[in-house]
Amino acid sequence: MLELKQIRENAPVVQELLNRRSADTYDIQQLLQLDRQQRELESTRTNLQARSNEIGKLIGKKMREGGDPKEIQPLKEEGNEVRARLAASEPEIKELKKKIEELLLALPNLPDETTPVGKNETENVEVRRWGDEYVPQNSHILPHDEIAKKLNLIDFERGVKVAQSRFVCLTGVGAALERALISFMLDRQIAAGYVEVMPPVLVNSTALTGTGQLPKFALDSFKCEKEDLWLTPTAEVPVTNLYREEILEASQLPIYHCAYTPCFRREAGSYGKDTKGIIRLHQFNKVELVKFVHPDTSAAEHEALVKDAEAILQELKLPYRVVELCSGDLGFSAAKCYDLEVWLPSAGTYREISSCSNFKDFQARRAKIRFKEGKKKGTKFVHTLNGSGLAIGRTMAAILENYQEPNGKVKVPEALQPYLQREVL
RNA sequence: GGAGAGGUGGCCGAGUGGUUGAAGGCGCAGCACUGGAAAUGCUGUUUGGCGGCAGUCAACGAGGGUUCGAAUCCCUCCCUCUCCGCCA
Repeated sequence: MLELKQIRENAPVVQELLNRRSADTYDIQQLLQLDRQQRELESTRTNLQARSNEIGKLIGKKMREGGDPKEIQPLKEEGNEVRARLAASEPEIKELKKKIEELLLALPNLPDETTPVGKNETENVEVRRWGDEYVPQNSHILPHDEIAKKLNLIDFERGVKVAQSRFVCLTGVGAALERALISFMLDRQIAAGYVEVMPPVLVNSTALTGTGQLPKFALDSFKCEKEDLWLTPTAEVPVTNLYREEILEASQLPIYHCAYTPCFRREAGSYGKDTKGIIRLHQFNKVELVKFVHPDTSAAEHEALVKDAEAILQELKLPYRVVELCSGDLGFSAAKCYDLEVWLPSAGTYREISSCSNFKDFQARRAKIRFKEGKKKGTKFVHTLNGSGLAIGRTMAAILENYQEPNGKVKVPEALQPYLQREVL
């Protein structure tokens, strides 16, 4: 959420930054108009309230002193009158506040000044590449889904049978590989200083609003019919919301968490895309990194977070590149974002395997995650960041292709061998 | 699912209509005392909106009602805890 004050005082700048997003158009004029109305009514209301309080105190005092009822009666009458005016103004103020809140929640974050300006993903900027030397020279690499079938790692048909399309069932070594990847990634990030958490994977709508999935993206998540609970689309939601409505002590920062969770997404609007394989499923596993940091350090923390995610790919010796998203491709809540894209030989392209975002105070403001600096009065919003470290299924896909031998076998990355207790799948 | 209890400041806990944003205690911070500390004493210690930074308004789970006035009375909802049942 953006700060209303900032919008009010820097309207042209805010509008210009919003325009850089280009996916949608956002007009802040209506918001500013409602804000003006609301503030005017509010100041009148405050004055009336003050008078009402005054009358109340006066009556109380007179009554305690055993005052004359005749003296009190006119005060009561004025009180009634003030009260009536107050009651009359309230619905409009409430309505305005509600509308303002709605508009505010629907506005995306402002792109960071350093985020490259661009219309869409074609204008994203490649920052660096790693691991060219690990790109397989084998020209007959089967797509990950085909090799997975051949090696009995994934049962696609039965996954669909028990759920629906875009669900799979991992089997045998396939399941073990998934589990090994989860453990490997968690262990690596725990060693780097992230504290593991295993949060609920059903989350309420307040939590989803806190991180920015609601209200705009309700159709992207699965919702329970009877409760106010949703299947979490990413561990970002439960983990970031762990500290919702809390005031932390500055000395507690930074807080680093890593979490393994299954993730559930409806993949609305992506019909026909990636229908084969395990690149785009309704349910997938992911290890997530989440940071809560002091605003002064968030840019540096962001770079460090990307490095932590990259380390997984490097240790697995998977070729990848780092892409900085341009303003037009930025997610709703992000101010700045790097995607890690892993090399998929069968497609001859890089595919997103991690997305590392700095949300600055956008989520913190929605979720009311604040901190206090010692004796200093007042609170500030923390900065939140997160990134996949990494998406497990896509990592498996990358391994199945990049580690494929001409004889059709798939080697196990060295870093994973201790976890899987084998060298070949 | 059945029965009961309860939601007040960082925590415990008082408060059942009138200077109560909230007693008291704990904790925490500052000062005093001390060679230093403990103990003790004093002072301070929620958050948000508006602001000419003097103030002022709001908030005692949430929403509504009664009243000149509600943490306190009434209604609705939510949540937590305990016991029983069921269950990984």
